[in-house]
Amino acid sequence: MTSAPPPRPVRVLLADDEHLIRGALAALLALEDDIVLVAEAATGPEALAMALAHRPDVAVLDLEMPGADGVNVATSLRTRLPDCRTMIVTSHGRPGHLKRALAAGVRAFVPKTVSARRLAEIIRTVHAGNRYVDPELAADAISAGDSPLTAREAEVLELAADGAPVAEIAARASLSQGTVRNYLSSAASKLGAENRHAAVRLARERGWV
Amino acid sequence: MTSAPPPRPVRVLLADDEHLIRGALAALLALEDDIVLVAEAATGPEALAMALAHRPDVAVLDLEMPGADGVNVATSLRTRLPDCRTMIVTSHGRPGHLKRALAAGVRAFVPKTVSARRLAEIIRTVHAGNRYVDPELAADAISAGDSPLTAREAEVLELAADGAPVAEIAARASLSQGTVRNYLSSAASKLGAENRHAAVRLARERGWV
DNA sequence: CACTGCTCATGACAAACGTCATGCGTGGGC
DNA sequence: GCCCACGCATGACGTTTGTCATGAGCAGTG
Repeated sequence: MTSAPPPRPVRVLLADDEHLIRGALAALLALEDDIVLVAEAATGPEALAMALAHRPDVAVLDLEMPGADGVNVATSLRTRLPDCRTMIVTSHGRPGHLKRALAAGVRAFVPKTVSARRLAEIIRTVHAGNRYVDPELAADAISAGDSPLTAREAEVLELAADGAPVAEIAARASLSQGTVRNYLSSAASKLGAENRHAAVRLARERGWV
Repeated sequence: MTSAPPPRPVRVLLADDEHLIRGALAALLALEDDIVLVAEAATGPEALAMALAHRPDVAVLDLEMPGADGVNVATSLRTRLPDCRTMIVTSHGRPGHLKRALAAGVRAFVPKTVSARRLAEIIRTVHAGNRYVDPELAADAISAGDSPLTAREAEVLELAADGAPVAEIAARASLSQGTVRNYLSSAASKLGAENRHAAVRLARERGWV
């Protein structure tokens, strides 16, 4: 760190929908002389477009953004810009999100509770080709385990998320009402929930929907 | 603004549970030479304690914090430290929260989508004794209107939030099951929801619970 | 090939839920 | 003092649910 400065700085894209935070982060990262911010974005699609235009080394993506969330952007970048390393920062560290992110080829998953200095270090780590996962989130993810839900159970549960009656869920999923009730029932019992609404809540907490 | 600099800088307390954002904001505010950060906090109770210890002119409080949310802290400060002006910053601008905040004597309500420069201006505005409310949030709050729910309807709805069955809600509220169902029914019809679960969702969106 | 697990469906039954009518008490407004 | 809005309750009704048994088609695995 105190030895010879790197010949070429890390080119970074920063995507976050909150100007206040994005601006503040940009200012802090600008203090690091081996990191240069080449683009900023406030939405998922914008992040993708900016990345394609500016070809950063590392894309720092907020998890929750309008348009497309960080993991979706990372997935697109993986094919459209394979040399670009992606990392996710987030306020809400749900275990399931971590899994989803890693599956999408994300190299780092960081909660917003870290310091800016630490974030800069992680950017360097990622740029060097390594991975980083917040230890606490990793522990949560391991203890939460995999989703016990089958694909259809998860799908039906998601459609039930806004409190819609079974008839509507059935129509939207093109299933019979009886089938929908069966899936909801098995999903709820797998999650140890009293009813589908509590099941939705639990699945959400664990990032399984 | 471009005239003589103020003789004494604004003493500011900054409370946010995300280190990354708090640190970044602190750095940005430090650039403003008429603003000095006298304390930082990561939780509601900590914010209160720090405020009492350092007596800032303005307390900048995040709405969502562990322990006690920004509005609760503001309420406490109003009585414990009346000279301290409070302002709320938040990611999620629900109309109801704005109402609640203003009722608690908060002088400004700002979404995190503003720029740091703007935030600094608002801090000065608040310090000067004026108020500031984000125009867009204000419009939302006005169009959303007041909660049509009675106290008990809101209370029962809140207990129903986690998907608990009527029997459990009745037990927790010390009401009969029939009464609970009546309240839930009237609340749902007032909100135009199909059932209590959708009603909970709607009420949450509008900040009425 | 047999076996297992997922998908999708049907029918039936009990429990939970939404709705309505009705009633009583209490406190504020005119 | 009367009336109305609200809080609280009960009982009854039909509908929506959760649950279970059962079965058929279809993938993947040993």
